[in-house]
Amino acid sequence: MSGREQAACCGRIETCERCGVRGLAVCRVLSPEELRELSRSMRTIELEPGEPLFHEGDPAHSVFTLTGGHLRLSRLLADGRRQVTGFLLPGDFLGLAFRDTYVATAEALDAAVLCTFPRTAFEDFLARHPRFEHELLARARSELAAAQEQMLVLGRKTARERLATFLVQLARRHGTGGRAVLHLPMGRADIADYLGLTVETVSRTFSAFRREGLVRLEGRSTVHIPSLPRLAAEAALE
Amino acid sequence: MSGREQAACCGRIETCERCGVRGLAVCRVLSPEELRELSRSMRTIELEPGEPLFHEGDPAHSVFTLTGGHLRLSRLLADGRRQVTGFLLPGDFLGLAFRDTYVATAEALDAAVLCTFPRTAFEDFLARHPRFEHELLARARSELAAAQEQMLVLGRKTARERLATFLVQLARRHGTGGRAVLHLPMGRADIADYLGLTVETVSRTFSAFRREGLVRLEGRSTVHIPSLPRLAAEAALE
DNA sequence: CACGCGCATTGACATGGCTCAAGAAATCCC
DNA sequence: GGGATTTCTTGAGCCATGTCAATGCGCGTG
Repeated sequence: MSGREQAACCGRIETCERCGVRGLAVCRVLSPEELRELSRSMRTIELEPGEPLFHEGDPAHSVFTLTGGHLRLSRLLADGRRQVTGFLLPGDFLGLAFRDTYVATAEALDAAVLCTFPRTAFEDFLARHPRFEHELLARARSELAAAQEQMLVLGRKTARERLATFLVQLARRHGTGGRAVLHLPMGRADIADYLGLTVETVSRTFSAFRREGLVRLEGRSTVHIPSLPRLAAEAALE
Repeated sequence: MSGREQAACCGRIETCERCGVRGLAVCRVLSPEELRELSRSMRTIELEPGEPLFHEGDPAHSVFTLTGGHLRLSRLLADGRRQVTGFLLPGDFLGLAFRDTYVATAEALDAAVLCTFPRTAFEDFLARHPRFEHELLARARSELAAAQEQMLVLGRKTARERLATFLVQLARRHGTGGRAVLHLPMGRADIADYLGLTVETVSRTFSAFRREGLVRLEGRSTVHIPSLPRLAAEAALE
């Protein structure tokens, strides 16, 4: 594991209580005392853009909560083909989908900040706080449902439908209304590897959406969606 | 919900204790007393081949353990495109990947037998038995890892690699050694919809494998695999 | 045991998305 | 702020897999 580690010395508890993702992250179900107990084993990590947090196959010694920035999860085949299995936003928990070793590689898309917990301490805490385990199970359920959704995207949707689905999902995750302005922290290659397409197809499809007025592109990574319903109609959302 | 329900009257507890999947299913972590408590709200259902257990979008009132036969989970797009998100074998638990409504349709592939629990009673039991919740979380983790694996298959593998991966996975799930004889409870269309292919491509790929001696087909649904490692080499398993 | 139906296989052709290649536009960095 | 670098876009041609259509075969049924 890499990244600039920081012992969360004196300011530890204040860090959690003032935490920007306090209402989003798994720890939202904890009381102040429980939070204090859990945070005793917590450290903070900062990653630079592109920096890996861990690699597929590494022994899974830690679990994480992303408090700032964005992460990319991916799996690699021997010949270099890559599948991005997910993007993490602030508040997301990282530590459900692995066994003894990490099953995917996690890398920072931009400057990212994480809380990290030794797995042993975390599981120990889990065993003593069933309500916390319940919260994790709820997240796992939600991720499973999302994973099935993604299977539908990858198995049965066209390139247009895949990109439209992706943009609509992102917009919804950001909690925006009928119109939306999205910032994409990931590049075209990441989107392609997430959607099972090539960079060229993603780019062409973006251009097609632009020509049709479904999106307006500003720079590389800002997407205006004038009508979310109209884009959703392209997404074949059942 | 359909299916022939049977109140598990007098023989209820013996049913669980003698259960063929006792060592496989989630209830393996329960003590005899806990088992008795849980089984109080249990009913048994039998399904005929092709019969649905529930449909995508139905309110999720129950959770299940499959004790005999096989199930297919699938999601449908408005125009009829279908993605099979999984096949269930005896011992599998059904009730992790949904929220208030079922996110997939579950149908019997052959004559299937299930234990069914009202969701409220089940969650109530869960709240009082953290060890049981822990077991469910472990299953959820495992399913999440499997779902990511399937994303890699659907997003990045060729038709040959997909079919080879599927057969190797099935063989491993059956716990067979270097050679294997598989019975496929699902048809070619189910396999196609699971792998994001068409029936024709699945059939052609089976035939190619047969010509190359990777498999021997006996009838429609029996597959001999003379060398699992050789088939695994075709599967691009990282 | 033969019939007929549904599922599987095979063939011929079409096409969506991939590959390879060039040029344009951001972004980085000094 | 300008040149280098990386990323993105666009174009042309191709190929793996899809589509459409015909035939074959296993299995349940009478």
